[in-house]
Amino acid sequence: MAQQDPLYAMRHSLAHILATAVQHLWPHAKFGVGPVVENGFYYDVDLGETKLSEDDLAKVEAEMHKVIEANHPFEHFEKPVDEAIVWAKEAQQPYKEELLNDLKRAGTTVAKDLNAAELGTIAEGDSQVESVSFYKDGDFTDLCRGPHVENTGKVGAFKLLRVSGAYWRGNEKNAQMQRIYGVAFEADKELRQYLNMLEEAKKRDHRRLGQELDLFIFSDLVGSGLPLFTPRGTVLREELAKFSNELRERHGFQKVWIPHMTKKDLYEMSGHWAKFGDELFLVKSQETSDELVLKPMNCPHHTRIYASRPRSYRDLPLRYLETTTVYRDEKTGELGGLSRVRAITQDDSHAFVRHDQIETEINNLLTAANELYSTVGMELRVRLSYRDDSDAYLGDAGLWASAQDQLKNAVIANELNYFEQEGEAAFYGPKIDFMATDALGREHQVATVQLDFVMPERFGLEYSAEDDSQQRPVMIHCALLGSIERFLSVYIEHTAGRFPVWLAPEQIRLVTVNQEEETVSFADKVAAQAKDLGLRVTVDNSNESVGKKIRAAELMKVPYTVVIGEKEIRQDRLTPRIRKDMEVVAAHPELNFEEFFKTIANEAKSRVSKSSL
RNA sequence: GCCGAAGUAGCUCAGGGGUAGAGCACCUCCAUGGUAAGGAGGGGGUCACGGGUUCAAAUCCCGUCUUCGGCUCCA
Repeated sequence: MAQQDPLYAMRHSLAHILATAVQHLWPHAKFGVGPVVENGFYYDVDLGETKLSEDDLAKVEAEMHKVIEANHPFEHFEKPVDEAIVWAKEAQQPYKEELLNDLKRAGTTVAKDLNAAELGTIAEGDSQVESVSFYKDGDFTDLCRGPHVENTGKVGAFKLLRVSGAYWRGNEKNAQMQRIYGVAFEADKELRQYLNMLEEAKKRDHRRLGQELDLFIFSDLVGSGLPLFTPRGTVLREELAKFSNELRERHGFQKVWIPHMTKKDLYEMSGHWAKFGDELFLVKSQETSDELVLKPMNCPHHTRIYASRPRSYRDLPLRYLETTTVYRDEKTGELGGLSRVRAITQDDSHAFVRHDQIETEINNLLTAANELYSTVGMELRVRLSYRDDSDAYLGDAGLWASAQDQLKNAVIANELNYFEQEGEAAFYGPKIDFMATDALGREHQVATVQLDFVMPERFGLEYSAEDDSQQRPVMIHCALLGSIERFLSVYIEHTAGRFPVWLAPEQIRLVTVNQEEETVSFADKVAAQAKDLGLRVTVDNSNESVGKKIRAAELMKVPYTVVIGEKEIRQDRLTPRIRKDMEVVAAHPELNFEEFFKTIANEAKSRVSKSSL
């Protein structure tokens, strides 16, 4: 949000008022930073032994309201940096003192390297920082860039939402402070709308829908971050993977298969061991002295298939495709639902290409990604993820620059909406990362295309060129869904579990009006017809009222429900009940079962999201 | 891994030092039904796990596991 925005000043002022309230309640509080964030603000505080819980938020809010009612003016003034340091010492604010000292030492060059949170206290300017900015409301003075509103009464509607831990300056080696989060809007109405939106988001939470729609489970006995997929959830996984594969098979990708464990030597050679060694699962043989690891990625295995025989320039591109699970020992606190798991299924592919083939190959993959995301109805934009000048990257700097250029050219040629970011590359090469926007406007990282000159080098991959010289291929890594688990977490929330026909675990439910033999056998007979067309159909002939069975189908978000009773049996005519969210493009007044099933089968085959009934 | 919160029936949750509750789901029976809940009855829980305090622990304390909100990290 721009600093000129009136909401910005308001939220910034609220952060200040929050600090004021904390100071009133805990006079020895030490303050970190208190920036404006999306929809609100937070302040990091160090209260020594005192640990805040969510119950304390009401108390803090009440104190904030006192400050607001007092309607103090915000007095703005500046001090030279040295004087500000003296102020921080006297006020016993060590965190502010540290920031000021850093600022004095290196000016804004360093200030810009600090994350956005720190910038909240620093005046923008040229490299020489002369003075810093302060605001005072009544009895509390804070180092702060501002801007603020005129007085504490003019801050609109806010609510403190949560309190959590946060490391000082985002570094886990530093002290952990307590972060108090609030949201703020100009008026009550907007605040209420926002809180309602949060409620909506909660209803769409993929963990909740995963339970309600019977898609996946976790078991304490299996372990954290290790989801188990039910029959319904497995349909989703397989249909998605099938689509992702088809999109690449049409560009010459071939499926391969690799085992899920390997000697660690493979990763010592690839460089992954040095970088991610402590996140690998170790597997010890009880028969031999073998010490294996579960694969955390697939590229090194795939290079072994490439290297298994001499390759000619005529063989390239060589394209391997595999939807397979990798295992990463994520820190426990980072796991959550399907968004972050320890068994991660990637729709992974690796193309081994000559330099002159890079552009075409990347174009094909960008086309595939576009088709996939337009089919699932999500807006895409891409991030060009470049290296920065840290030593976290392998390989020749010249190769990096050329790779980064080629990615950018391909993205521009495909007219993709893009932005560039340094420091987001993989250690072996730059990436095109796809960000998809979901129905609630949230952006998620999904697909990725990565150019890699390093892995072929490390594994000594070669091919014989026309002039019989040995040349090095380039590897292009690609995952269109990213990880199936992560994609599902995003997609379930995007659709609120209302899957299009091609993905719906249960496409048609036949509900019998009664349990008479004639009704049930008719339902079974037409269900068999539907199954012959490859449709996923179930029959609900349970001993319940029709209303109740309709309700059950509705709750499971089944796209088509058909009630079967005397009318249907006698006339071979039906009136399907179409899930409410589905847009109907053609009205069929009278349908028989065969027409109905064929229409649905076509819908599924063409992966359309509308109902063609 | 760190800070904070939590774990009671398949699910959603109430209770809380003195032998465990509701709704839904499940099972049985009655009702044979027409597009979002028909009726009656019944089964089901070592109150996450382990240890401690106590005459007595689901309840209090400690540890472990798991989950949630964040931080950090993300090939």
